Amino acid sequence: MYATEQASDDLCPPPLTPGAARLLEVASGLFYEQGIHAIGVDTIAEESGVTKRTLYDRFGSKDGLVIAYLQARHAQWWDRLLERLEVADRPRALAVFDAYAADELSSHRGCAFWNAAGELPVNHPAHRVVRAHKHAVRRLLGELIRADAVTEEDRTSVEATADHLFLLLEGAIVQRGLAGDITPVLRARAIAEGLLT
Amino acid sequence: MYATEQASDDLCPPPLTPGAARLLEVASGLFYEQGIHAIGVDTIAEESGVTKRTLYDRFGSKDGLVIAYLQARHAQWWDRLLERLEVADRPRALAVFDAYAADELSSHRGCAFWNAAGELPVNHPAHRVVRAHKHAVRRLLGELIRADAVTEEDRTSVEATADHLFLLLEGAIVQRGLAGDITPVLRARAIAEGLLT
DNA sequence: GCGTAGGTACACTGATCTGTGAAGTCAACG
DNA sequence: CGTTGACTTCACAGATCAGTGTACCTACGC
Repeated sequence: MYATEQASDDLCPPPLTPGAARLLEVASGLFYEQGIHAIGVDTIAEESGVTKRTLYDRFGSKDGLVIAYLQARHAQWWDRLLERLEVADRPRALAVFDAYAADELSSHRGCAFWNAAGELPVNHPAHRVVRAHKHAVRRLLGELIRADAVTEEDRTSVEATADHLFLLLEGAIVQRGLAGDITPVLRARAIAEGLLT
Repeated sequence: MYATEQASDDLCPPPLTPGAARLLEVASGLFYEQGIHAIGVDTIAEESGVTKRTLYDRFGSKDGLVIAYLQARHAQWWDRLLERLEVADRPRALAVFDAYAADELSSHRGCAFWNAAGELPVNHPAHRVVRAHKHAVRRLLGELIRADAVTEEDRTSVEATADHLFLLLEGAIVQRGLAGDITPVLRARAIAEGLLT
């Protein structure tokens, strides 16, 4: 089947203690909402009802927490996407667009992965997670298109179609962040639907 | 003609004194390369060979400098784009893709506007500049497609085509940042070419 | 000659940043 | 009973953050 198993360690979060779980949840909200550099470790610890010492004992550094934040974001998103695909009509590639359209949480501040990549230096380990996440989405798109292809012609153009849909999807995601609503995603979905039928 | 005149004050930089010009140039490089929050005003002033006092006398605040940075980026980019369009083959919408492909400077750290929007709070004035910039590009695409349309059918689907190309373009721009090279832009251009002929 | 604009020099504020050290609490487990 | 793991308390380090106050310099236009 398609990529249910994780592509690499870059996307696998470690198991968490209760305090660590709270830290991660709070940090995820604050990082996404305000930006990573804009939030200090003191704030995260305080809002979590946990001491800064615990933060450093669990995650080693702020960077460690950032990595965990992105990994968790991917895992959560990926799980919901796979659930959706289980019950999706063909062509299932459209369900990926639907998933982004249904993700109300991310509509007002855009894509957590793009935001992180944009504000962190290129050699920051978080970049690996972002790359792995985007690669997983692109790969899934290709696999879905291939599996749901009906005509022989469809089967020969799988990769080109996947590239096209992926560009549309990514364009829609960033525009959604600026527009503040999901209309770009719906527009991209409509175009994608036209391409697949 | 198309939008040679600026859409609004959001994109118009003020005239600059020599010191201010140096500050802006240095700040632009550092903001883009490292991120806005990651760079302090002390660093900017020092690298510019200018005192911090001058920075605050000219730009009022760090936020003021950030605004000027994005406005300057837009102005510079827009000028080069218009130059390119003067000598471009039809359909000229493809020249917009070419402009992004030729912009080597932005290939390793993505789009300055997306990066800024991603790390700044939603109510930050810089968001207005980003929105105005993206809106200008989308509008230009529409005007070029309309002006270069050949068949009657083309003319009826101008806005839909412009939306499609804009999504492809934006998708390509963000992917270029992560990939570190311009192949996503070339791919988007090829797809766009197919759509326009 | 006088004002003004652009700039220098530099000390200084008060807040905030990431990260550490040392000692102590508490519950679960063997 | 003893150990281990999760967590607390709290002080503290050393740097960096944006931004200000004061005084002085210089070149140019009127």
